[in-house]
Amino acid sequence: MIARRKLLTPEREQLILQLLGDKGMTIVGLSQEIGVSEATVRRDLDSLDTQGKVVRVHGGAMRAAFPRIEPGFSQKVSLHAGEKAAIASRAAELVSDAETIYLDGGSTVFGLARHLAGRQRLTIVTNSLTAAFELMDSPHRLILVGGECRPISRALVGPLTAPVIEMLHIDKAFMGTIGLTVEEGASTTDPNEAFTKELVMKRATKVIVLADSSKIGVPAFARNGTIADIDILVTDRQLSKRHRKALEERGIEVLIADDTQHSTTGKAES
Amino acid sequence: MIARRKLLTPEREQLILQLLGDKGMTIVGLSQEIGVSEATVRRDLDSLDTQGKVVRVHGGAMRAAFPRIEPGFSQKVSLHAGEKAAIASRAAELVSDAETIYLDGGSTVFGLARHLAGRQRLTIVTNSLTAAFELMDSPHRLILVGGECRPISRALVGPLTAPVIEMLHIDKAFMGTIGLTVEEGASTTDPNEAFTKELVMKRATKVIVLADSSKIGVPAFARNGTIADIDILVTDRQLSKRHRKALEERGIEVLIADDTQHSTTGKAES
DNA sequence: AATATTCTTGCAATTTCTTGCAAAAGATTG
DNA sequence: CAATCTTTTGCAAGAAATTGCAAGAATATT
Repeated sequence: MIARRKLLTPEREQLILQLLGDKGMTIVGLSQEIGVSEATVRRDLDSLDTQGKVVRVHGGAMRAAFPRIEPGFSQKVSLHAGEKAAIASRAAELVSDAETIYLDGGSTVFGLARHLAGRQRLTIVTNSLTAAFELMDSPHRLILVGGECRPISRALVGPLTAPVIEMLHIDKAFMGTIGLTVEEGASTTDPNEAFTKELVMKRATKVIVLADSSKIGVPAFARNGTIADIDILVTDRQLSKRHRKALEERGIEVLIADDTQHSTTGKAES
Repeated sequence: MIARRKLLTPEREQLILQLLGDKGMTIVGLSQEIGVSEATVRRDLDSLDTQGKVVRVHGGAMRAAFPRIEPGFSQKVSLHAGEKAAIASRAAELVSDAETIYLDGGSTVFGLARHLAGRQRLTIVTNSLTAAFELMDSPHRLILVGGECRPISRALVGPLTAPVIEMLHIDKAFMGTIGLTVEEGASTTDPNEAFTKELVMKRATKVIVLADSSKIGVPAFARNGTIADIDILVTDRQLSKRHRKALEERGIEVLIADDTQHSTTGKAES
């Protein structure tokens, strides 16, 4: 048994999440660890299940699927900090004054927001809450697409994003991705997120995908658009020649970010 | 027991905050530590809850359920802790489980976000980036209206907000305002902001306006809706009888927030 | 198909909450 | 200084919520 003092209901639920970690546990196990009856554990798990924080299975529970597959936002920022900063910096060079650009959710694209201070009179459309907070006090015009907030990526996704996106003209869309293959195009973990991504990619004049080389050749669960929707890929120098050749044969312009000047730059924070 | 001499109410509340730390404690535990009856601890916790400093749960209390990431916002809010917190707290009582509510921009309404921890399965629609930031990691379903960000209020306003709002059904809309008169209804400074406010007020089943008494009787530049659009007004006890009577004659239910904890303190913070 | 878990449901025991009230402490007034 | 009023605190009874238990139903395992 772990807890010595009596726990309040929210504390117990928090403890359950900690005990679960990224694996699963049985009702009996949780009951013994926490020191309450199995009935109470069941009630707590049901509550956590309706909150979407765990998945209830016969005999126990496990952490919800998405958080496992997709690392949390703050983790992701620091994962390949060097490459990402370099990619964001290189992508920023593609932005001209007075353009309308779209910033997708995702940590790589987020880095781009930091590099827009030098530009003027931009109209920035985004579905990323994190980017919105960064740009909130900038001199640029900031427009958010509406929609449901997906907590893990802190992005607005789903059908509700459609009306705003369809009402706007976007010059350049900067997209993040979980996976990118020549056969399937870009893909991500969440279907709702894929829906919004695809919508933007269909409507933007130029689609620019930002992805470090670890994403290339790896498919994820939900496809968004096809490889033909992508105009430019900005990635790092680790990209294999084979992948580069295949992408360029499909008409994609591949830009390699030079990370030498960014490799030791201060760590990124959310 | 910690305290040897008798403590004044504010001292006791301070001690409770110290004892809580970042964990939770039971009423019984606090009662024994401080050396006062459980009834007194309950009263103190209720007071701290309306101030937004702790979250009350069955059996005890714990520090704010939603992890506050940036101290900047919360400080700004706690600056106006007096009437606004009491109004927000009173308004929170109007929210039931599983409802769809709308949170307008503005600091008074923002305080409401803090008090939604006890509710379950809410769908929260908002145009406030600040509120979105606060609610991002909450268990509730969060939906943002799209649109252009108005930097001063950090709210999404203008015509682009229309499609999302028109697509949703809202049970209760909690609106802030700059001015409110019986003749002109609610009004604000920015026409774009007024546009979005009016849209929400026309569509919500119940419109609840949160405004401290200094706003009542004062008109602002841009009207949004009429007095007939408002169902409930939540304000503080400073509201003059004359205004109250006039409002109630128009069919508005007037709720007075009870901010008892400020009656003894000499200086009032704005 | 038989057996063993686990789940659901209803209920009882316990704890906690609310409310009203009275005593104690503090402030105010004549 | 005494008398009165206000505020705070503690107590208690009924209401409400939480927790644990147990029996029958549902599901998994052998």
